Amino acid sequence: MSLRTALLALLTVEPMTGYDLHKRFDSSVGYVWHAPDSQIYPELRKMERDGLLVGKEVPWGQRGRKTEYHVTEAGIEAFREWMNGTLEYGRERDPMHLKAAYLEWAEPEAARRQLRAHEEHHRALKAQWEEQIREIDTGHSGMLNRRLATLPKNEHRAATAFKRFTYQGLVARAEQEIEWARQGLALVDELYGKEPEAGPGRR
Amino acid sequence: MSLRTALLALLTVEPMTGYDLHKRFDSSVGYVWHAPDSQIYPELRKMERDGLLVGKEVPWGQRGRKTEYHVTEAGIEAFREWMNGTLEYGRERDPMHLKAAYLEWAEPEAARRQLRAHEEHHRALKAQWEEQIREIDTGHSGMLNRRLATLPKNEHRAATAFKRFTYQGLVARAEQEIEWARQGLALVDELYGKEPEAGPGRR
DNA sequence: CGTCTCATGTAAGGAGTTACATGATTTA
DNA sequence: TAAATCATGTAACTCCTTACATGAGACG
Repeated sequence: MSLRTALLALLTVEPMTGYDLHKRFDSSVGYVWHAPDSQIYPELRKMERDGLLVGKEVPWGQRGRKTEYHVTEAGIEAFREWMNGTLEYGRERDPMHLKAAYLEWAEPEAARRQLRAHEEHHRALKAQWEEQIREIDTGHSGMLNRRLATLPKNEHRAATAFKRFTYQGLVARAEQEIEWARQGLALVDELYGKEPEAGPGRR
Repeated sequence: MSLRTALLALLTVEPMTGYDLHKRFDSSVGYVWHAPDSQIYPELRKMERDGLLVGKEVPWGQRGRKTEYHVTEAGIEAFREWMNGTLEYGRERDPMHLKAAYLEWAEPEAARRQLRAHEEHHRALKAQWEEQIREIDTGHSGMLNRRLATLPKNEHRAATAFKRFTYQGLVARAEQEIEWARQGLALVDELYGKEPEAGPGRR
């Protein structure tokens, strides 16, 4: 039921088509919430049936049509309600930590490969988040600017601060995961001995 | 398909019934991987069909019976294969950070409530993980001891170190989330002003 | 004798993934 | 005119959650 909330969040900023949303979920926003189009379109129709959205048919080119979804009052209300509630903390499902706990089953090289992949993954995420922060700080964040355009001036500070706060938390999380992976690599070296670097020219 | 792996991981340590597994998933292990019994029993039967497990009927009391699942050679092989592969990093789905990014929609008190819940949740997790580490360090970890009993002495060091490494990473993650929540609370105070403590005797 | 733990399920539905499918429009 | 982008789906499947259901054994 949270895809619904993610869709509401994005659509409160501006009306969009399913395709627009699909693109958002595929890029920046997609690292906080992902959804494939096969889930997006049906959910939008359901939300329209439930009165949270209205779809406006817009012509596109000569023959083409597209449906732009606008949030209704009921949609705003539902979103506000979600925002004023408290999240339930569901149970975890964390393959990497499950794997880490049994890492003695893996061959040393496989363990290294996994830990390096973990580090790389979180380095890439970190770069993403830092880019978002830079954009916020320099006023180049399209997402934030569109949001600010819907708000009175006196609320700009809060909206900006919360977005920055969010990304800053994600950066800190990524840094922690990178550090953990590095400790894991050091541990593998310590337990099984250091592998020679796979550099060129060294037999 | 990862519930399967979690089940294999637990069953490589010792044979268990569905009920035993269900209990594990409900307690300590459950914070890394959770599954309800309605998922466990069918999955065990599927794994038996696939040759990864064999269920041994064991009498229980006078009339009762229970099925104890043992990992087969094929099961060991499948687990080892998973351990030697590299995880795919699926897309995220992170309600709290989604919410944080739009926190200006929430009433200040609701924002505080959510952030405090986040902090509390991770404090509880942290306590859990630290307890696991203490048990490992003092030799009182049932999970680890049962695992070590299946291993030759020279592999004890690695198995112990990886378990410790796992929990230590989880502690660090929890600490980071706690810190982030506290920064969020400070931010709410800064944006909307501090709420008076809901203590007794004031006014 | 009651309550807690042990033991094992079914049924319904929602959420999410993967693959398949189609056609119009814009741009190089 | 070919390729990229825009636009919108269906179908099949797995995964996961929630609720419902039952009965035996152990312990006090």
